[in-house]
Amino acid sequence: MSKDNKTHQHIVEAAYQLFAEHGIEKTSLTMIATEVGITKPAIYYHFASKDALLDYLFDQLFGNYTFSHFFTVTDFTADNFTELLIETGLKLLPSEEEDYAFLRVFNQFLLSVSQKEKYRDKLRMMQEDFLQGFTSLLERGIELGVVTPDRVVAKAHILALVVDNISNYMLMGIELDQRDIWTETVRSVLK
Amino acid sequence: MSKDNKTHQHIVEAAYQLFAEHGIEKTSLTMIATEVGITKPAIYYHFASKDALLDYLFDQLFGNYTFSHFFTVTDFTADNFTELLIETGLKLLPSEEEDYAFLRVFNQFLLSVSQKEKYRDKLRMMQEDFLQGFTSLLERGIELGVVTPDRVVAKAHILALVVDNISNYMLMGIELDQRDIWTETVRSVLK
Amino acid sequence: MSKDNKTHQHIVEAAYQLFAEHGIEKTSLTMIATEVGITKPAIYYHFASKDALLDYLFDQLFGNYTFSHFFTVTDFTADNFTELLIETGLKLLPSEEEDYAFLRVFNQFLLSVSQKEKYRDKLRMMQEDFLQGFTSLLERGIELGVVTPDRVVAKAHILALVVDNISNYMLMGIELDQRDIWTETVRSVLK
Amino acid sequence: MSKDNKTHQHIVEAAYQLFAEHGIEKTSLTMIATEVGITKPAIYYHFASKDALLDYLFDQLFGNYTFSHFFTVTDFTADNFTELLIETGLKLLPSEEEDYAFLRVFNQFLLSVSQKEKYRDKLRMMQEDFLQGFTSLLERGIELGVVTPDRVVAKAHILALVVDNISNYMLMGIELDQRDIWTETVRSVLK
DNA sequence: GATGAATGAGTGTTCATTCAT
DNA sequence: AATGAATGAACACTCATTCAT
Repeated sequence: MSKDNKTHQHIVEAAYQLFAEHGIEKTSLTMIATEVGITKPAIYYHFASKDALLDYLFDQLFGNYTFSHFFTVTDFTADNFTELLIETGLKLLPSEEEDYAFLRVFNQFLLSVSQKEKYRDKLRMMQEDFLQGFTSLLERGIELGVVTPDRVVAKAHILALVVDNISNYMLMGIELDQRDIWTETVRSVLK
Repeated sequence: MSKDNKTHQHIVEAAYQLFAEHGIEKTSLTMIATEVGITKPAIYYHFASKDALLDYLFDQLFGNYTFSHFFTVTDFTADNFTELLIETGLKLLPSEEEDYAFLRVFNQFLLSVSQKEKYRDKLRMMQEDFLQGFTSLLERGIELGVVTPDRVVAKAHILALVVDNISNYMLMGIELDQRDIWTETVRSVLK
Repeated sequence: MSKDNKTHQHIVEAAYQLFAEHGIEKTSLTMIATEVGITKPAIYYHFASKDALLDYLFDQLFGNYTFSHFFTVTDFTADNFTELLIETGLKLLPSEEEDYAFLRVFNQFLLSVSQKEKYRDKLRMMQEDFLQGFTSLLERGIELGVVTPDRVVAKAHILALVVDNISNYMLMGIELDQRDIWTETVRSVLK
Repeated sequence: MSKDNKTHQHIVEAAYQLFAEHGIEKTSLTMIATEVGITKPAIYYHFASKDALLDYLFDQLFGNYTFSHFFTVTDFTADNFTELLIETGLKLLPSEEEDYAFLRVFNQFLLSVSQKEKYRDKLRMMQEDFLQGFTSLLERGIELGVVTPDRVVAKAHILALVVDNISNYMLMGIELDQRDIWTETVRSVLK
């Protein structure tokens, strides 16, 4: 298949790395081509335009960045609810350099490109998916009797906002004790 | 003083509005000059470079965006602690179009420009100021006997992360019940 | 024979249609290849270059666009001279969409490509062939006694210039009563 | 005035010459800039785009290329009608190298650019102006009693088509006795 | 204080062409 | 007989910046 193509994937990876390092706007096709070791027009053989490359990268990166990709609601029981919530949440947080690159590009899309409605909409849907996911999870907690049945939405949103923003702060180079904060957030919210 | 100069301030304001609308990278000096009603080189009379204009705008915008500008720790008493924390926190959140412009530019700096160490450092210091501010405030709460004296730092960080991220989400066009979420955050954290 | 080849002819026809529609300069090999349903390099199997394709198309199109292809001088008699001249001349004028495509490409060659001496020469020879053809025809008219034997060349050239330019005007979308004009031209010239 | 500007006019003239020599499509801004002795972006100081330059040149060139610019109908009398028609018509024909450049650019617009509706429409109107102009002139001839009052439109069109096409043929390098042809056309048509 | 004129470096994009397979 | 992959050269256009006036 053409998508298995070496150069094709090479371009995507180079773009990804350069976007993380210099930002999307400041990464030119020349830079990408140089990084891959080809000439600029060669990129056009694989992608119709810079925008098409962006689209492809966006989908490949965030295609399965969904709440349900991390949280399997049915795994949660009365016994493991708090613990599992803490542990799974931590997986959303960056720990290795690789994660930071991902977050950097994510944030690049969030801002540099969010002027474009197309991405803006997709990104908003991703964030709303997490807001809704945490709400569903807490509702399950209520069924299981481990979450008090009041202010569910506000609680869910707190969880989503905290886990998301820890990443942003760490991205800025601010050292947070992410495990501590997340654990305390879960405990506070679940009472 | 030359800084009182009308055109000088005119340029800064036009830049601010255009940055909010189109992003920093996509706002050219031509656009700014046109908006102000002068020619491009005239900007160079007032600012040595586009970067210098950025610097000036940054300082003017965020110069007093500090924790202590919003929160006067000595105003907090045992009686008003929770209420005052809630009400003051809400002032940090966007309610009018004016606030959104501010946030948009703030975020533009946060990402489009945070590749430059200079801004990155300043922005990190601002965020750390709020993290530290909330910590000090909670410590005052402990003194006042209205906050339990454990996990203070984690609690403070939750407050900072939530209030900050509500803005981000609203900026993306996600409708959150900001009062509800912030109230619940304060209540959960203060027990 | 390789020239009977289906794809070969397919390419020529696609080129012809696209030249008529978009002009020669603005028709790329990619467009032609797409239209034919092959890939760009495949064209190079059939033609050494875009220029070679142009050459081939030129010859195929205009190979028998000669005066004698339309006018058989020996068919003209004293009795039918005027009528036959009128009727045959009308066949040179565009009446169907098909004719317009031909004229459009002809004109494309006439200008877009006439910077190249090769085509310029061939096109000039075609036009001179018609000038000469009409002259011969009028000379036959003199022999037959239906044309007055003075200013033959000028008269012949008037015929050639009018019949040729009616096409150009119609190509521009100017509606002319071609039959009327041509009939009047023939009558005026033959006295 | 800024339009008196040396460079501005320099650019227009260089463009004009290069369009005549190489065609509009094949003349790049780089070529024009080189010819003028400036850099490419300098052109953008004077013209918003290549299209804007084309527009300007078009208007400057053909702005007063109208029938009434050459023919003053009221000058025509019964005594001078034929002679004046012949002499004025000859002024429409190219005699010096300068005229050829004009015609070459005219034809470039006629074809290379007539894909663009804007120019197509203007050019058509110019041609229709001449068709109508000759018709008005012949009607005056009828009033004066020097033109027979039948088939006026066809006669007028013959005049327009011939005078126009003589130019085209000479442009192709075909040597025509333009005075002879035009004289004979006028005589034939006026009977 | 500000302008007209210009520049060097760069952008994304297109094109005819090549060549190994 | 045709393709996938790539290239060099070009193109229109934009930008921050400079400088004489």
